[in-house]
Amino acid sequence: MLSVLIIDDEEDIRSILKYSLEKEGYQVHEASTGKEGINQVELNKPDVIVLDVMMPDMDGIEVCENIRRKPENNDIIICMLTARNEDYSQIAGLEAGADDYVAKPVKPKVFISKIKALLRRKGLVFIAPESNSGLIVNRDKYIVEKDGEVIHLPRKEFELLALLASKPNNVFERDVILETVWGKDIVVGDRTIDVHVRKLREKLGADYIITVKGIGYKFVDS
Amino acid sequence: MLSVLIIDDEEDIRSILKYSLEKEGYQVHEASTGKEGINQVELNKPDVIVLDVMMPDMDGIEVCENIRRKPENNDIIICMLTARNEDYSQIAGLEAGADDYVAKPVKPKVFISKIKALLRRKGLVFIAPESNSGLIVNRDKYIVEKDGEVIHLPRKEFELLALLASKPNNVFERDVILETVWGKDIVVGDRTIDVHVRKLREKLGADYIITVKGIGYKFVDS
DNA sequence: ATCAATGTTAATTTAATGTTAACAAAAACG
DNA sequence: CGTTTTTGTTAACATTAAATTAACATTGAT
Repeated sequence: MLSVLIIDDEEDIRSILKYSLEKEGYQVHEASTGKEGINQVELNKPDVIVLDVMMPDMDGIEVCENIRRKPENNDIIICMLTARNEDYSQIAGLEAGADDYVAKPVKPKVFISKIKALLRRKGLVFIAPESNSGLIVNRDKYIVEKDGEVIHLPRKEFELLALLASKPNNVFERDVILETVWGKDIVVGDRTIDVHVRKLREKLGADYIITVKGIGYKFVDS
Repeated sequence: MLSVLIIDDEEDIRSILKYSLEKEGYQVHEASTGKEGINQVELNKPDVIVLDVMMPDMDGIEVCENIRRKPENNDIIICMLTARNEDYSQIAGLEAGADDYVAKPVKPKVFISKIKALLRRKGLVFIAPESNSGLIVNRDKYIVEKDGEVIHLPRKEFELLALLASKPNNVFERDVILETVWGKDIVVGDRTIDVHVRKLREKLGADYIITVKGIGYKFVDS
């Protein structure tokens, strides 16, 4: 499960964001001060940090720099919360090592889609845990986690799964799969997709990928 | 059956819209204040929300943002009712997460077709014959829902149904059906269409598809 | 009542996908 | 570098689902 750390002095904002994130299946931790946030990162490295720029004890930018100082924290996604129209702090925040920023007041919908976009950019696709049992697709490592168990997948299998899982329950036509996973003008035999699907089923279990005969395949989530 | 929640302080408008929607086979709920509306969404998530921008207790935009704050409400279709020539609120409404807006005074016909268009855009075709419960034809997932029950249809049956349902009450001639579903120069026997119609009737119920002898078939809608 | 159009059924054919193993191509390794 | 291991693709065949047909029954308009 992907974890998010919210560092913000305002409890209301923490609550709203926490609620939104948890609904999406993320594990959320909170910190009300910069210092506490840094400690939390130390104790338990999160995948994503949401960080308020303006806080009483420590500037969010400082916190960001502090976290990034350690190379092992380079892969944490840091999203800054800034006041509207604060161009300076926005730029400063990004230079300090933030991946993106969201202007306050935060619209949860916007916020969530930003987080998801960042995860996508980092190559993480997250599938909600209430589904079949929760899969995490990690593009960087080309690894899939199923109930904490790590499954290593070769590239094509991984790409195929990532595509299908990107829109659960959505049927992907064979052409679309070919074009996305194999490429526009690469021609492969008829049975290639099937073989890869078979291998995925072998590794993940048969119930995840469903055949829709005459159309294509879909990843089920319910 | 698709459900619609109308949030508007004016009872007259609620009644008109409710009447129009129910005639089309939608299940309609009402709320006279923004607060009540939000509660209703909480209790019973609708498929579509019709939301007045101008209300005494809470701005429609606020209500919209509030609803959209929860990610699980992302897929609700929200249609705003705005005063004529209110460009600002129109834009604000869309930014707040509305899918479309209708200017007051509302003409039921325009209104209904807008709702239908929105559903189509979502990849949903909704049909509600008088004596039956509604059907949802979902192209993305390649399934049909009847009372929440999911019905899987093979390709030809699905395409046939989707064609007929795309224009309810419209009679499709057998040639047209053949050309659209089967293809221009594919020749099949006389009974092929009938057999597929029969299978659809078997799965959906007999009353959806009506034979127009000598011409073709139509899908009935009220 | 007649007859062309449509309904029904089950058998049959066709098309799509599943499976396997062998081979080719690429990476990883020493 | 050559060797080993992993990954990707193919081809042949098996299996299954879906589509079609053919034979016969029923319907409804004139």
